[in-house]
Amino acid sequence: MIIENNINLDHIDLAILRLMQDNSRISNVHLAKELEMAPSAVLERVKKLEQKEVIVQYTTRINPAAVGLKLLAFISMKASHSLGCTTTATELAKIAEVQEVHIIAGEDCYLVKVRTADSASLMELMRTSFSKITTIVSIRTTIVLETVKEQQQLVIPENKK
Amino acid sequence: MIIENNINLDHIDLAILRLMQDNSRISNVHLAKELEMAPSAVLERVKKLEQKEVIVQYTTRINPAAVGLKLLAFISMKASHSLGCTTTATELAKIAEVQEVHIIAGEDCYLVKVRTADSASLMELMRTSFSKITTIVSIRTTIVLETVKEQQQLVIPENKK
DNA sequence: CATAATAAATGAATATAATTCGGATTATCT
DNA sequence: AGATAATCCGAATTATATTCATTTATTATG
Repeated sequence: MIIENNINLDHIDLAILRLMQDNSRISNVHLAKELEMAPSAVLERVKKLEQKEVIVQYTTRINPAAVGLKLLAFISMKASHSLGCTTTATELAKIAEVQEVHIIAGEDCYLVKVRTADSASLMELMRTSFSKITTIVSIRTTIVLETVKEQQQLVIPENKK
Repeated sequence: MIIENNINLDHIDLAILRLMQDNSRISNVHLAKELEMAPSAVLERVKKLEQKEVIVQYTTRINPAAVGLKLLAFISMKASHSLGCTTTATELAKIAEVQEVHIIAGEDCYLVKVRTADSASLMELMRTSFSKITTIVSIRTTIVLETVKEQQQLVIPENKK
């Protein structure tokens, strides 16, 4: 079951999410101090947020250049039987170098974010992986020259209640 | 100093990064078991990866819908004095709802990823924030209808050595 | 090639933190 | 109001992080 809104999340849950979004390795006792609560109570809330899949993953952001990933590209694609059939998107999603696959409004069908070592490896990826997806009709590749900002931090709103 | 490549990272560092990328809350002892090393040695390596800024951040991925963020958009922008002056990008980067700002090759200048509650709040953001950036000449907004995949997991390569 | 210098790993001791759970408290529903 | 469920607390236990002196391995250099 997918959570559709923040109706179940009170201001304490949102505070936990804000703190953990900024630092997922924050200790439970530190969390508890920030929230002025007992560690056990905070832990229980965190577990519930995990169960409810409000928390999707604890992850480490790594400097891509540090592991040799110097190329970032956005690829717009058109696919045959574009709507209704989600197989194209599903196939794209299977590719590890593909970080994002979005179905978009407008003339193109998909917007895909890809990260590789360099342009040669992007070409390689296109030859080996994209070309196998036969429903792809056309693609337009946009190379990123420089990334000024890149983060997934959500602006977590205050709860009404 | 910015790390440019993985020349300093051996296969153990890369293994640490792979494990921590998948789960940043993995315990140090568990890491050590996986790597068949002493916890103290692993800890030292992790601290170094942090110092070297190979590890940028430990973060929690949150289901955006769970906190009421139901709209994702990509905005292509043209700016005056496009190259050379980075102020437009810097101003865009300051906006919390802006998750990504990329300088791209091609006719447009910037590609911006924005996440808001809904289309009304995107409009609001445009009126209040984007409109203040006077160097923006034109924008083209692409609304995401559905996100099939969204993750920043890097494909961490093997080291040559 | 030897050896000094540097870096990394180990293991044990200590300090912190996570986790559990019975009982108290608070919120919710009718 | 009274019952039910949810949340919270605090102490005990278990597990983990952290430190550091020593050993081992790697690297640089005469």
